[in-house]
Amino acid sequence: METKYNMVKKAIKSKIIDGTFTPHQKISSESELMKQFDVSRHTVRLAIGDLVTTGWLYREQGSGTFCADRSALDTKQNVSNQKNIAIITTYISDYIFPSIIRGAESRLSENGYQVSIFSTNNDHENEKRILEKILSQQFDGIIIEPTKSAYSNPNIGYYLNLERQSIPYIMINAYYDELEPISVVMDEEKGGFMQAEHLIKLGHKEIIGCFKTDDMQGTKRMKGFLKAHRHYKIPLNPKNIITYNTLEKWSKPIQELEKLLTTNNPDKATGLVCYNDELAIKLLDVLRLNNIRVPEDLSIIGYDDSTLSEVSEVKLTSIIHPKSQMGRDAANTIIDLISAKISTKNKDSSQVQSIVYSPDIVIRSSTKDLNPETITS
Amino acid sequence: METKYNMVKKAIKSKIIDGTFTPHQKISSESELMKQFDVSRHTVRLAIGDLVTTGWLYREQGSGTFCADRSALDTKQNVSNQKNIAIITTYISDYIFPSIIRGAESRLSENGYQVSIFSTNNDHENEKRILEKILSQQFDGIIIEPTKSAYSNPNIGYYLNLERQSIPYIMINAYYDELEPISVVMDEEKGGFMQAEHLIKLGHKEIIGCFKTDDMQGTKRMKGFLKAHRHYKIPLNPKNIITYNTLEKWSKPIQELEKLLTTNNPDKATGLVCYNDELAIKLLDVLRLNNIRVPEDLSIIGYDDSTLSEVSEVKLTSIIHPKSQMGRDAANTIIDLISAKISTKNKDSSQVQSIVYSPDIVIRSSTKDLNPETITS
DNA sequence: CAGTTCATCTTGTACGTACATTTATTATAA
DNA sequence: TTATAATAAATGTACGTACAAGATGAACTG
Repeated sequence: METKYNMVKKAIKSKIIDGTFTPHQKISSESELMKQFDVSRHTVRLAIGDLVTTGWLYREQGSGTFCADRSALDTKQNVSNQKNIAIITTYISDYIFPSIIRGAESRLSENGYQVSIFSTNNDHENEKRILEKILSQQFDGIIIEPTKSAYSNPNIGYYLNLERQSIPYIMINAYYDELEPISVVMDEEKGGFMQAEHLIKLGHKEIIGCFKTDDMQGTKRMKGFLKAHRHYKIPLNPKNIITYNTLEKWSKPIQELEKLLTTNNPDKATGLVCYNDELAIKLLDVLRLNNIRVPEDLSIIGYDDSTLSEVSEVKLTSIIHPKSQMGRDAANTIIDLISAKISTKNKDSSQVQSIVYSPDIVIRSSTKDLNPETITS
Repeated sequence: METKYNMVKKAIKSKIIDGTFTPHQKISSESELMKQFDVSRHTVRLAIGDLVTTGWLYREQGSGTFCADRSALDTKQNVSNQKNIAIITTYISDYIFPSIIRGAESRLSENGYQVSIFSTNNDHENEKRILEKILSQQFDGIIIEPTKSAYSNPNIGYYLNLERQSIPYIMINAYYDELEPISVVMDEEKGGFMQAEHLIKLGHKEIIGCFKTDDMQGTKRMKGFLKAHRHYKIPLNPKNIITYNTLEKWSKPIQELEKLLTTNNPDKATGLVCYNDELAIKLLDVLRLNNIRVPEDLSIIGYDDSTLSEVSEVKLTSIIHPKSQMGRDAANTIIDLISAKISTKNKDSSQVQSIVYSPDIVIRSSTKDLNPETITS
């Protein structure tokens, strides 16, 4: 124990124990210590290195070496030194969710996080079960895609508990309005507006809108749909709005659309705005069976710009959804939140902000220009 | 992470994890490591020092540096009573993989397991990185979808180390032949046979086969394709076989098919067997652009019975893939293996066996009967 | 006054040297 | 053959240098 670096070590350690150095206080720099103890920098670094690995000090490049807060260390949890993130999603396999998950997973694993995935199957009971499980373990952060975001959430208590335990979480695709969480979402209302606007500008007057209304996306897209009609002063026939929920997604929209299109009324619709591409593709089938040509007889516009929009014989005009970019941004945001939490001196984590994507439209061949003066390509 | 001492650290750690260094075995001396990595002793000591403090190595002055025995350390860790399963897949978001993952996730979470997901993006380097991560933690079992299963695997050492540490693992969709692991797979050869057989029985004589050959599925499906031709004594034109790998999947098959179909040869193909639905849908596009009608001019058959097979205007005849059932069965199998391991008295875990699904065909409207005597529906 | 640049201080990485201490092997002597 | 001593080899301590990279505050600029 009579080595030089051990003497330095013991000297610093005593000053911590007797309270000369208080937690988060900066200790002398390496060059100062060199002079104080008349040793080389190598020896100082050896001593400090040992004290860092045993949890007495921590170093910050550029700033200095600081006394650690050993009371916080007593939580003793993070033995494994393993960084964990949970992703809670409604569905794992359906539609665009895999792309979102993939984007998040790639970015998180790049940053050394391990990703655990849970799916609620859009059921609040499952969501509750998952949140209980997550709260009983130690996760560093959580990315949540809300379940039935249009309805009020019965599991608010669990989310508040996350905040109490200061576990960072963010919401993607939608959010529970009551919580006002940090979120990564699209401007869905504008997206819905753009869907309708596109058809209106092409000269369509009678437009059917078909929206899922048990999540936030659907209700906001519908809101945008209505707004566009008001904005362009197009009267909107209430009959032209079809709403459905998750359970009805393979039945009600199809039936309602067939009803609308087979009755012989004078002002038959020429446009169809769909909640998403999945629905649009399904309705394309219905139209084909009813000998309605797209886009000659009916223009149809989807949402999400999913892979589905390019597999059919009629390529869908659609609203672009960031998908994997959204996943990556969600990952970045949660990583920022976690590091903001760790750097305790900077309590101001309000730097981390929500992201809202402005939608964009991709025009393919499913929408037809009705304006006589315009030259269609 | 690209610092020299980190590279040395990772290299040594890899050799511990993949079993090159066994517990209490002496590793290379510092001077040897200096030569091996062409770095200074200081750097070597930095790397080794880190590995010592994190418990991977221990040093004995005068004798050398030795691999630590982590098994003693592992036992005390499992206090958390948390059951963990890792799923390693090639892709998270593409095609049928989400369905498989979902099936496995639902069954595993029902049984109280937490699921961590890793994706290799079909790259052996990533697979290595993931296996290292998994081996340095404690997982109760692993479900693996092999990366480039048609090629020999450079990470065999890691899999053998899994066995040495008696961590149960199974493979789905394909398997590394060298390992002869417990697996949950389709009878891909029979599937390929049935694809060709279906067209042959419909009277097709000239059939193009298009197969991906960097995974086991593709090579076996092609084998079945050839077998069917031999069995039904249909001569097979070598020109009619198109092979490609993952990187070429959006280019080569399209070009080769166009070449085959645009040249005016007397025995033009009337049938097209596709590696999977994803390819079939893509090729449907190519055919449409070349004014080739399906199934009137060309019958086409896919594989996997994915959602894609029903979205296009021509509904695809396809081979049924169990997808989420495969995921569920994989989950059940790994659960069985874990409980068989726990019940130590019954060392005979040979009760748990591989599952092979016999393929089935679903006939839709993309294949046409050429037999004059048969009445087509 | 706000924003930017730059010098300076801090820790991080990497190279070199020298000698000390401990252990294992080999050679030597009883 | 056995005990001892010399030797070699391994890690441990300690010195030095140089430059990289991050953080900070002062000087500068628009």
